[in-house]
Amino acid sequence: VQEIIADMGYQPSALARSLIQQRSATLGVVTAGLNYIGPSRTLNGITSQAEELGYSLLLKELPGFDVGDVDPLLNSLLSRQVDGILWAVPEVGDNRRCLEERLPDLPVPIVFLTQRQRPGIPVVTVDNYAGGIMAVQHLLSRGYRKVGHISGPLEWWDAAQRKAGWREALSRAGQAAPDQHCIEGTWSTSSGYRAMQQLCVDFPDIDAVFVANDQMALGAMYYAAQQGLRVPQDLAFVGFDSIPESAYFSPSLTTINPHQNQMGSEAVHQLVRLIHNEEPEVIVLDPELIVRDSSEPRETLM
Amino acid sequence: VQEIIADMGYQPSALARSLIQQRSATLGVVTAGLNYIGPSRTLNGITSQAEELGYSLLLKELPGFDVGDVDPLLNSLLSRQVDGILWAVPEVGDNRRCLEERLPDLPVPIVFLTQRQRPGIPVVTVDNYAGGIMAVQHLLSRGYRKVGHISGPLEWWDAAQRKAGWREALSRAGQAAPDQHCIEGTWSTSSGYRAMQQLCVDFPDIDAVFVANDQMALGAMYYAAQQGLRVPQDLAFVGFDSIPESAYFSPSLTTINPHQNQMGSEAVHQLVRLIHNEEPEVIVLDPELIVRDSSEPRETLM
DNA sequence: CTGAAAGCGCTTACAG
DNA sequence: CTGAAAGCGCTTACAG
Repeated sequence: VQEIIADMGYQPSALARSLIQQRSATLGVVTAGLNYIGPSRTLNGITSQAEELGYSLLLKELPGFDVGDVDPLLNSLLSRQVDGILWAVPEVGDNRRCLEERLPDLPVPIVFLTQRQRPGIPVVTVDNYAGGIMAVQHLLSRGYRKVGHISGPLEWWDAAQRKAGWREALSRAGQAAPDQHCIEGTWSTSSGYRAMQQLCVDFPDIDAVFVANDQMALGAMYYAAQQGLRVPQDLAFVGFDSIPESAYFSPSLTTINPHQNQMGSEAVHQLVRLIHNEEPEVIVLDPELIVRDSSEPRETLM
Repeated sequence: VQEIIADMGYQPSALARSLIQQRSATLGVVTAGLNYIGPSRTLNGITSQAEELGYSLLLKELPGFDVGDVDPLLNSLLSRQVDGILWAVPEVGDNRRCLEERLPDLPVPIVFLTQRQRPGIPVVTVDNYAGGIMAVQHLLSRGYRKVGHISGPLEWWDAAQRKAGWREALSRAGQAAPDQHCIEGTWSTSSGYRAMQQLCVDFPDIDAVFVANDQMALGAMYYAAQQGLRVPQDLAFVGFDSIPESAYFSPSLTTINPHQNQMGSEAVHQLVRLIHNEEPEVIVLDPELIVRDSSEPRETLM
């Protein structure tokens, strides 16, 4: 009898099983901005880790970063009996506020990625603030003294943190970090180009720039090249994200690797722990400095 | 009574409903290589379009491109009552073979993305072959005469098609396209660098290169710059993919936009049509040439 | 140890 | 038009 069943290609309905068992071996993933490198890499880490642990993924992408009414979204996931939720939406403005009231009576665990730490809420995050400090301290240690900043959109928590890191590192070195030494970009290469143009006006004796992502750094270096500035002799650069291309920029770009991929997989682990009623751990990943030609020591260049 | 129900935050179980209705408003998506730009963009198009049409997505990422045994994968999707399946796995080697036998008795429609057209199988694809021809004809029309090629891994159908386009365009112009004028890369920037190095040895009087993606083009141009070759005076370039950064390469890169995003959304449309028992359409998207500085007309440079 | 019954939370067709 | 019953395909607890 069993053989015949197998031969017929019979497969049990996971749906009926989930209905009975009140669990589905499925995780809900809420994401936004998959066209950006960060969220896309994070999703990458999530998918491979979930696959490995035997969980299916129900994927929801928000149309933008304003979450609006989360109820339909959450209900759609919950009504499909997900065992837990990964909130992989960049924190922009106060787009997490709307979740706050649903949080207490959520029937399944939820893990937040890339977000502000808050008491009692499981978060897996990368330390953008430390990354900013790291980038600027590197430039200072290489002998640069006038370090400007091109930030991401400051509504983004990540961008604000990287900028705060820039300011903190300068302050520790006894330097001021006035607002006109920081220009806000949009993450795009073209915005980096425009920001660099502005920065040259607002901060004429600038000798180094910490740029909040590699793509803007590319645009900024493009502008520098157009102006006949030599990198790093006249202007040094440190980026952020460590996209593979940055090793082949002209010159190759010093950058910070935030390990977003790993953040995704850690978040899946964390969520599965919570599903099994284990204690949450606070997971803060350390970014890593990758030194290349765009920030060569100043002395050797003289 | 209704009010109380609403106040209690009651939500119907989509699971039970699916079980009854034999449909779930959920599409299964099988993908692989999300760290590559193409598959990632395609997924992007899929998510936004699915959201728009009111479908949820069940996402599966293969660990590699060798599909292996598809049965567990398909069963996992089918047992969750997906209404249809999107096969967004790049065609590498004969990794679609294993699907062939399951195809006839699949209880739900399936749409293939980025794949070889085959009779009777609904496919949404971008014309890589036409893109290759377009790239090389552009270089020829700009006065370049010795056009080499850096291909992607030739196991990939897309890479093989782009190379075939290169060969065809040369042949139409009455030129030979010997194999030593084409070096195979891996899609990565570093492989583009190495391929360019090799190409300079194997094809010393080369004056232009069609590179199968923008990232390898970046590596190739990096090598050219290191060798003191001027782009495009000594060596012109055309890339493929149109990543946003390519507008800011030094010099800005002429490239082909394959509209992978749109491919994803078209595929969702197609699948939904099939679910509603409408006739499949053959959808082949035309790539678009984007002209920039790396392929300026040769005459104006002399 | 095996087998029939009850129930997960819905929808649909049918009786009153 | 309203309301109780049957059933989607499973699993689990219980009787034999």
